[in-house]
Amino acid sequence: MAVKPSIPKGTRDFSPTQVAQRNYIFNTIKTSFELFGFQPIETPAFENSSTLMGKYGEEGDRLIFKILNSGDYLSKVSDIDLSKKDSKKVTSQISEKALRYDLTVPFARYVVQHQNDITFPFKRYQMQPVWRADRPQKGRFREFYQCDADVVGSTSLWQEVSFVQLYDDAFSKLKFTNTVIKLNNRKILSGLAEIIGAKDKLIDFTVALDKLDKIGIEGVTKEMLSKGISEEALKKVQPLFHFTGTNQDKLSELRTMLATSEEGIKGVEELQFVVDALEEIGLQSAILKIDVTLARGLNYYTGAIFEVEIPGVKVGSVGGGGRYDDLTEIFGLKNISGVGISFGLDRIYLALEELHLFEAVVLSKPKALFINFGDKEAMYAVKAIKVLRQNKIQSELYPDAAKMKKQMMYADKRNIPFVILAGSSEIAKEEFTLKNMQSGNQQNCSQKELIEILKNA
RNA sequence: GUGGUUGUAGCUCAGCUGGUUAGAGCAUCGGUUUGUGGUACCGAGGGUCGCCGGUUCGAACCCGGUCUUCCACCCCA
Repeated sequence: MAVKPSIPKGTRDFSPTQVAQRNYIFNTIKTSFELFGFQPIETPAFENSSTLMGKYGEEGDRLIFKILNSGDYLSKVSDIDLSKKDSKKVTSQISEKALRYDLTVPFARYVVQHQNDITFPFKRYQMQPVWRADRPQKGRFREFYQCDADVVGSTSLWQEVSFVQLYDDAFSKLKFTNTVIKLNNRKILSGLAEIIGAKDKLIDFTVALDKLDKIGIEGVTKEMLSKGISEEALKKVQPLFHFTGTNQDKLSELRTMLATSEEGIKGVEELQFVVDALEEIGLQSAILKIDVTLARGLNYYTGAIFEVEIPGVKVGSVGGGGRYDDLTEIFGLKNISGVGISFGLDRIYLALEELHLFEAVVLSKPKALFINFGDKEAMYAVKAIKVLRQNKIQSELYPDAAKMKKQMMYADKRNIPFVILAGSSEIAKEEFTLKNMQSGNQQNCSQKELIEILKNA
């Protein structure tokens, strides 16, 4: 009995139309990347486990797909670990490779490994699939594409400015009209944690704060209290819960709030620089919005934090990024600051679909189908097809001398605009019968006329 | 990882409180029409009702497990 065909949870097949639509997004982002001076690289689908493990926190480690060693992999495992069912220990003994979880860590590895061949600042972009052993839900898959652009080897805040422009450029090209680019700075979050005396609880603090628009003030307060942040401390950051006004209003309020925190003030200044610059330069269609609740999950951000949302579409963020000062340090290269952004191709797809923003994507398909009346007639057709193709007209012969009805139906189903009939009577007169499938009209014409008509159709 | 939800023909779904050979539309294939498609008519093929086990005289339907779907949490693009 045939096995019912299926694909693993959280993965997808893509139809010709979907691939065309995805390529449209892909190419648009790529165009923006290159316009801003980024160059492509590619890295392997899987890395050594040691490269990936421990870079995304405990939660991340759990979500990394591990690849089983080949051969008799169990023979090397110690009996004690096996009998204890110590998954963590056993895993490290039976798996030495893992599928990449994102593109940033492999990129950091790449930079360190190829540091002698790289000219800094190094601007690269990368568009490849990543894998996470997550439970799928809306806008979340186990295999999905990330489109990353990063600069390493430059601490200039002009990079941050440029990335916001890049986001604006790409999302504008994709015809989104109200993209919100959220901006924050890790130093501000650190500063806030500092002034409430919870510096050691920075992660808990930011994770809870990040949920403000989702669970509300009450929920955030509750979560912070449960994490051991005092009520008194929370009072100091109350203004955060009612943060409104312009970006400049927010900046001045933050400046007051963080007056006693050196790091916090540094963060405000960085943010101020970026906001001021962008206000002067102007954006095409996106809206820049300071959002102090923006934390992002990744712990390695040290400066700017970005996140992009499409209002009215509930697919989560369609992009994110930030500055990481010490990412390559894990691989032994110090003092290389990096900053980068990522586009979530799959979520952008969902957003475009939901907002009906897909341009009429042109699917590659033949312009004309030759009816097959038998080998003798087919030869006449194939010779004509050769000339048509030389004239860059996509055309093909129906492979079998099947019934007319079937051949016509095939052309109709595939939306092929023209059908060409060339049987014995046409061959005798050295002409073709051209049928327009939309109007149903037919006309006889020479090969030359055929080329002209099809070229202009 | 936690909680809920879903699973019947290739696809979308019916299937009454468990009762003989499980249905429809679309799709496929054939015919009405052996040089003419999109609308018609006739016919055919296709399902051990996600999988395993249990309850029952009897299970697509009830119970348990497992996988899958979708959703929420955790976390994240």
